[in-house]
Amino acid sequence: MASRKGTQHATNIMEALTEAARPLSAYDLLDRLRPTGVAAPLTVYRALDKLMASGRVHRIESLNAFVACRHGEHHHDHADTPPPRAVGFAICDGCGTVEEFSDADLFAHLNGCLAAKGFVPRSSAIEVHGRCAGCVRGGVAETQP
Amino acid sequence: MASRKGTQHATNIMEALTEAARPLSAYDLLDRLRPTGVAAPLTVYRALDKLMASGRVHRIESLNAFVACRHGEHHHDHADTPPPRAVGFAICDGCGTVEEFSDADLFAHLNGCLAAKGFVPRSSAIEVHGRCAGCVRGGVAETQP
DNA sequence: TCAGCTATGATACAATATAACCTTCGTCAA
DNA sequence: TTGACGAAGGTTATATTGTATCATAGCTGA
Ligand SMILES: [Zn+2]
Ligand SMILES: [Zn+2]
Ligand SMILES: [Zn+2]
Ligand SMILES: [Zn+2]
Repeated sequence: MASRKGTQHATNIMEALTEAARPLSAYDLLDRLRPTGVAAPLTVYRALDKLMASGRVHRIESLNAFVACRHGEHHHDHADTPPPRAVGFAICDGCGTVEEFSDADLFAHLNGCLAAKGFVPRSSAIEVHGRCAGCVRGGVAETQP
Repeated sequence: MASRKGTQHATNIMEALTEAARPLSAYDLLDRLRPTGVAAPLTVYRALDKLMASGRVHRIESLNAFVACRHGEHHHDHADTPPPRAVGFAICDGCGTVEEFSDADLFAHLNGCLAAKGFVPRSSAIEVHGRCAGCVRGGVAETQP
């Protein structure tokens, strides 16, 4: 069956991302999916596109990498109603972990700033690099970009 | 003098970015600097690194491209005091223009969200894609990624 | 059945970014 | 003066990330 493979790829990608618990690049994912028969980058990118459209995966622009959504609130099973992605990421440059957060006030404020210019937002990326609480306490130096 | 070339490259890059009035990729810049003798990507990236360190250029992560700062407030001539880069970008997917904005309340709020987790921020990227006022009025379709 | 549509796969390629190495030039002390 | 030293810049090659293109397979509806 044609569409069965696609959903299987998506499932495998979700598993890899969830297990990694940190951002993985498309090529990291390709390497992990190779044993399941995936050979081409495009296969990974196509599956990621669908997962992002349904809100189960987020792209971290500043890392060119992808994380599984930890949130669950903005998931949609119907692809015709894309999620707003009103969400931000705190990226630790010490240990590489990414924490997803969502703050209604923050996004209301952001939308206010944009509305004042007449700008109509469609998707936003809020990515803060720094050090997580654990790395600050432990004095871990920056090992990630 | 050794450093004269470097500053000349930086000056040329600033001119190209300012004139373009929209984001340019490193390779766009390389093409424009070729007549001045620049032949390698690394030259462009090194000059961009310095310009970003002094706050005169910002990188748009979601486009892998660079814009001249339109702001001026966070410039530093002394490279030992890097700017905070508390700044966001409204990126029009219709006409490709990027508008830089900075809102103290917004960043205070963001810092509050992060402080609640014990996260210590270092640099932030706020990039909103959508349509600028002009494109909304004109009904311009999305031609940019 | 059969033309049209979509999903997938395979190959090649484009675009973005960095590594490794070397030359040059300024600096400064012997 | 001069030679060691280090920072800056150039050259080449390569790594990483992302697409274009075309062929095929399988569904769908007339
Ligand atoms: Zn999420
Ligand atoms: Zn950490
Ligand atoms: Zn600026
Ligand atoms: Zn516009």
